[in-house]
Amino acid sequence: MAGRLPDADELLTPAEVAALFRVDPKTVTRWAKAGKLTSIRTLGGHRRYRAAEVRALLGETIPAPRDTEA
Amino acid sequence: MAGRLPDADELLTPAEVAALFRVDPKTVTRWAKAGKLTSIRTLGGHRRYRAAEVRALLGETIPAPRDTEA
DNA sequence: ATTAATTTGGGTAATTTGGGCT
DNA sequence: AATGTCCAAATTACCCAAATTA
Repeated sequence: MAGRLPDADELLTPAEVAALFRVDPKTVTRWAKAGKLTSIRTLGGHRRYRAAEVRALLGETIPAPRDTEA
Repeated sequence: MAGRLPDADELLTPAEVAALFRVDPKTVTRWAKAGKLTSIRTLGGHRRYRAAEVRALLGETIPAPRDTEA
């Protein structure tokens, strides 16, 4: 069977978020520093991200205007 | 570490899509703007494309030899 | 072949991203 | 595996010319 679905408030590691966006983990860290992505800190100082937030952002596709209009 | 995430679907970079279609990355961007191709944005504004969609389009890309001229 | 419309690529500047190293 | 910093590559958006299509 396939992998489990992430629960609403499940946390994702930087590598997981990076894989979903197809970017480098380093880039995800930049987003967190820039305040574009909410990050929770582990006691060791590493970041974790909210699965729900990430999925919401990934869902933001640019809808396609399908028209041959002038 | 947490369980594996269900890889929603693989994403491709503009350069990768461009290489597959043998066009300039800029042209792929244009397709996205025109709504011909679904695009997902990184938080920095860069585009990512769904591999499945690209593959489907490439599969359809078998243009008939339109050689109606004498 | 000529025209007209659309698509694609070249060039630039500003931002984002990735690679190497710590 | 993740962080932080430096620097090169990629991507973005813009406008305009060349190529392609009808």
